[in-house]
Amino acid sequence: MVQGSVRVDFPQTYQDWTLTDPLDLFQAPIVKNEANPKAHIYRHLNQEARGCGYLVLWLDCDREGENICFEVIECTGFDVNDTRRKVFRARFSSVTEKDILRAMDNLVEPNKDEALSVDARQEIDLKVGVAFTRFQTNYFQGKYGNLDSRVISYGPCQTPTLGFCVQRYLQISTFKPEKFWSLRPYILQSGYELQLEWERQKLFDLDAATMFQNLVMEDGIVEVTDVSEKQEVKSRPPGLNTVNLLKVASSALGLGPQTAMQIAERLYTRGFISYPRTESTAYPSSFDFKGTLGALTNNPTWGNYVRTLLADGYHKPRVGTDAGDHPPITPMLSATEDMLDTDSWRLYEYVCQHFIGTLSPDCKYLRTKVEFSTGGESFHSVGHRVLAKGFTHIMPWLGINEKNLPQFTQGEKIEIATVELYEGSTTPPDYLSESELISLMEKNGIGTDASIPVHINNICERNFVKVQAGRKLVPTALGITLIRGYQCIDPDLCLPDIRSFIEQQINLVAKGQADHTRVVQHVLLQFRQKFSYFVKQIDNMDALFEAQFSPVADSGRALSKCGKCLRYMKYISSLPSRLYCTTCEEVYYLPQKGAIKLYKELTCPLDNFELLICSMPGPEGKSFPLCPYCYNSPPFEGITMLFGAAKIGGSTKLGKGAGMPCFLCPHPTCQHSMIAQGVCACPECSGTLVLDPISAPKWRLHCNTCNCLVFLPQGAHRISTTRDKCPDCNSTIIEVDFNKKTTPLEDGSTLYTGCILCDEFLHSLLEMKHGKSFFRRLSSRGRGRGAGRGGHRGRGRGAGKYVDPKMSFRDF
DNA sequence: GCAAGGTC
Repeated sequence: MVQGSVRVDFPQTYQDWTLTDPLDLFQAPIVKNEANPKAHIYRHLNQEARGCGYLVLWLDCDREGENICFEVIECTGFDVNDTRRKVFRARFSSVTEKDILRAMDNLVEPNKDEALSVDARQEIDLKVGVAFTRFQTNYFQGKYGNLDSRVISYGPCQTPTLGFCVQRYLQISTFKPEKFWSLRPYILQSGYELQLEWERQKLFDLDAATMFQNLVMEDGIVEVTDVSEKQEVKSRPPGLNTVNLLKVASSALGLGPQTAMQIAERLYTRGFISYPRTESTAYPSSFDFKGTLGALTNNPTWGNYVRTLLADGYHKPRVGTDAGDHPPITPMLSATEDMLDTDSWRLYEYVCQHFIGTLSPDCKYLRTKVEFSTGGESFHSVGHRVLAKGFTHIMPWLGINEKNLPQFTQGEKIEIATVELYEGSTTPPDYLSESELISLMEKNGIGTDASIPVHINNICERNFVKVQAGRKLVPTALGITLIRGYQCIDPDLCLPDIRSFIEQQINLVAKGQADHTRVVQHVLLQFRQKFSYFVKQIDNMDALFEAQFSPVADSGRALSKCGKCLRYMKYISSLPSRLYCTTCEEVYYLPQKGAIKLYKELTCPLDNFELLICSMPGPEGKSFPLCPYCYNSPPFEGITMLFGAAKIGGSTKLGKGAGMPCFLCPHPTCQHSMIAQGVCACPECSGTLVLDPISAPKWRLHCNTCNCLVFLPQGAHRISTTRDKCPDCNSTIIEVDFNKKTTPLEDGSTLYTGCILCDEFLHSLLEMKHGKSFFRRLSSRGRGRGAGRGGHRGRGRGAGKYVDPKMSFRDF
């Protein structure tokens, strides 16, 4: 319940990318914050612990769990050394009555070393990842215009993950096909034509292959040298763990790991399957197979099979591996296809099939091998005959392909019909499939069941790889260039060993064999040296970038004029989208979502930059003007609310792509400012409703802070704000110029002026819409909405000199 | 804007 509630990060002073040298991050302090301060988990646990004499910690019995134990101890105010208020740790391997009681009878102390090893990993991962990421991003993003990635990230898990994809790409691109030849004699036996397999398989020398062909053809007769039969077993699977579920989801169901996990989580929270994050393939000894199978007996899809299985006696599952975390993934409830959406059903179906498969008999088949000899060469033919389908009944795609061979007897001589000299060519491997990547990550200890999907998703989101049809991972130019860059500066940086190195170091801490602080210092020192070397050698990587990407100055298309040099600036639409002034060599970041275009060649009165219009996607996306210069450097003091910024405790911070559009600008006379375009307070938040200047003919107001949307009279020719205020509520009086043909005014006139809140006619034409909820106000005007607004619309900015009118639709 | 690990 408290897992993941604490987050480790750098203090505020290290958060500014431009002011912090990434090298300093290695020695920087780190802080632990509540990941979700609103949840008040710390306060809650603290209150719960008041007056308690014992603290018994029931968390996952792994290192992460041990680490969280100490987080809990800290917020509860307990102390492991206090003899009066004792702290205990419950160690359990499953959540069954027997196990819980046994854990309660055998309480132990929490393991500080294991907890510290997690602290160590967190600090190392944070510092190494963030230092490299910030440096790379700063260095390359400012230099090249078409990188098309918001952040050029580095991480000890994601980078080796990318490395696997690029390694395969390089194998493919450097592959040289080779011709080969193979002998394929055909014989007729009992009316069947049969192609014999050559013991040598293939030869890369045509002369040699031709020689063997001649020998066989000259002989013309094959002799059966041996006929053998052997019963083979294809084992039923062990229990299903996360990684195997993800591999099947990707390769057989076409669902990416991220999607598959989301679906699995929903199936879990809805009670259909057990906890979907587990490494274990072994069922706990206490597992209730009968009960779990029993739940499926009435299922229309598997009911019959399950009932037979229960009647005949199900098989003990294979041993599997017990990682000590959670039981394998199994069904919990019976579901039918109509209860779930398509993909949920397919995933659930697999979980059921796999579970039933683990309790089914093995598949048994007879393997017949016939060996032949001719012209001094050996050939063979293999046939399969299924004796018992076993689990392949319920998992048919794993079934044995039957191949019947005609009868042969040892010593039998058969005439050869033809001898084909097959000419083939070696082919490169295909791009790495997602399923293969998951296997490689698991094998190399990159990520965990829960984080593997995240790492794969990361390298996709950062535009390092693309998922192609059939869920193959194709690295992009950026991904390839990065890995080639590491390979030429310091190959360690992208090899999987980097993870195992960290893992092995923190293992020493966990086992109490090394001091936490010393290990962290030691590892960080090594990475700091690697980092310094990387920075020193970055020219080598840059040479690869230069060959692949265009400099920022050559990118993009002319869009709007710079206010300083009055020349056109280039618009770079690839992320992060920005304007670049070639003359001033300045970059102006833009909102990272939405379409950008020139706003009628209008200019900002403060700096003379041409204004742009940003239109957010979707029918309800707002559109608004912005000045590229003001957006990046708000011209007035005390602008705390920015557009497109991460919210941190009520206010926001400037980052790439976050800024001040005109609808947040307090300029007193500019016609585009919040002062001129603001109409009234937002009914939903503390923001201001501003006129969307290009929303014709679906005129609307949108809030400059939240996503509240109010539709004005539709189809009007023009709607604009005036300089007048409503004497009753101090909202801005708006002027509507209705369309001549559709005007609702009785006398057929088109011009109407009024307050959208107090004027009954205008108010009746409003529709309010925000988020998904929607309502229409029908009733009459209200009275006594708020006091005056001190002559200003908008609020809160400029050191609180504006009065909050607290006036809204809500208060009617 | 940044890592990897949890999780709902």
